Amino acid sequence: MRVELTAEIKRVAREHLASDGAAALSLRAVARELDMASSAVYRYFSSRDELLTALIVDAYNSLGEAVEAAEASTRRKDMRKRWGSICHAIRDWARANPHEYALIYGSPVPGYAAPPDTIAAAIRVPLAMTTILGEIDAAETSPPARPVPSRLRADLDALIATLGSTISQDLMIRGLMAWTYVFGAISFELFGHRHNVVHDHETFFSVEIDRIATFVGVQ
Amino acid sequence: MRVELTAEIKRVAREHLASDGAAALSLRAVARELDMASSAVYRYFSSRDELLTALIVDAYNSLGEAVEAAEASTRRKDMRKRWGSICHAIRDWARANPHEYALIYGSPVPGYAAPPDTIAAAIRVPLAMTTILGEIDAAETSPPARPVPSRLRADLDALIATLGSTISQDLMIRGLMAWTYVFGAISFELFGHRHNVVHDHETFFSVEIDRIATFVGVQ
DNA sequence: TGTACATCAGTGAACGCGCGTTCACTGATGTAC
DNA sequence: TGTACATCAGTGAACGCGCGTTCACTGATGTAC
Repeated sequence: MRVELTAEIKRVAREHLASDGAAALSLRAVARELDMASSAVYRYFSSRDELLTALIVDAYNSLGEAVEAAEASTRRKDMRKRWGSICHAIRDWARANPHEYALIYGSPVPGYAAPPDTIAAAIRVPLAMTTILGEIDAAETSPPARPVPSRLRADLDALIATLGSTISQDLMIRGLMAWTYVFGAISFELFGHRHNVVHDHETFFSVEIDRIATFVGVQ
Repeated sequence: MRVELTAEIKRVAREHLASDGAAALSLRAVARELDMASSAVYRYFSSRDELLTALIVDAYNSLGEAVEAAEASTRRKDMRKRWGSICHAIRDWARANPHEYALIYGSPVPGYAAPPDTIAAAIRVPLAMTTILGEIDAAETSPPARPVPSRLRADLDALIATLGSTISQDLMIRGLMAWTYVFGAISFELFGHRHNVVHDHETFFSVEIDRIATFVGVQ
């Protein structure tokens, strides 16, 4: 029942997140909604930051699961479809959970520092993307590599190793850029920078990720 | 002196923004620092939101000025340099004013809705970028156009008109994507998503915008 | 089967804090005659 | 030149609110003998 109430607290906290944003998330409000004393919450989370961290880890995992599920249910051979399914899964999740998206990809919550526990959860999307890059690299369908500054080589090698991949440094750069692009586009849409500029966000997103797929070298 | 004190309030508010973030910006704290009663601030801004709006407009204008100045002092004929100067100016400004950047390009402040006054200021960076696109389009150095879904055509035409340009719809898409990319990359850097992934952010950014320049068709 | 005890989830009051906004006011300055 | 008045920037107290966290406590439950 301890597990159950912990989940219940997180559920209500997520609701508050969704209506007021992370900065306004308050232990007292959550406790009030659960009809318990605010002090009782401290039996489950020793501080507001600990609750916030739990929500962040949950958000990364929820996004990661959505992406992995979408990618897994797409035909293996169709690289472009697999790439698209990942990108659309990210966007769909973000639109369904805008405040959780803002929590992990928006401006950092002031005074809050994410502990390293979040890394394993945060890496799931990049991992899914890298898997596809590995396959296109093996198929040697990539566009010609462009020079990589020597000052970046060590970081790129470390990153490739962390992701358990064997892709080239050049492709790793393109992968990082694709990752950057997808979240940049979703942030622009969700944070209002395309308001009154683009109306059919769905179609525009499809065009974007299609062009980025070509840019990366996904056939 | 009214103008002076208004500027003084904004200056102190900006400092508070820089240390605590937008959500924590408080009229009382600003008044305290200026050694005046909190109620006195209401002679200058009729609410906290009005102060926030002033800061947002100032931030957009400050960024816009920085970008325009950088672009203007680059050799006219060197398109790639001009493109680079715009992108680097954005990043330099963002790194120098991280909380102002987060204010305008981070997650929206909960409960705050930006009034339309901000549009003229917000459009300065896109305008600078579009000018360059117009010149490469006129020079016909663009890569071959790719099909544009008909559902996007009206929006693209409206946008091209708003920006006072005559570029093709295809190039407008690439321009929107470049704009998206640059802010996506800077947000990732500033919001910590490249922490421990890339260390030499400057070099990585140069590589990114160089590849995006090619993607857009800047020679 | 019955008693003594330990555990621990949850309580409720309190501490000390900060916030946005309102309102009747003071008192210096400038203006009109 | 001097008086009466209007203006209005700034005051300070108050309202009503919410917050995170602590702490001594209650009282139900489960366990050991």
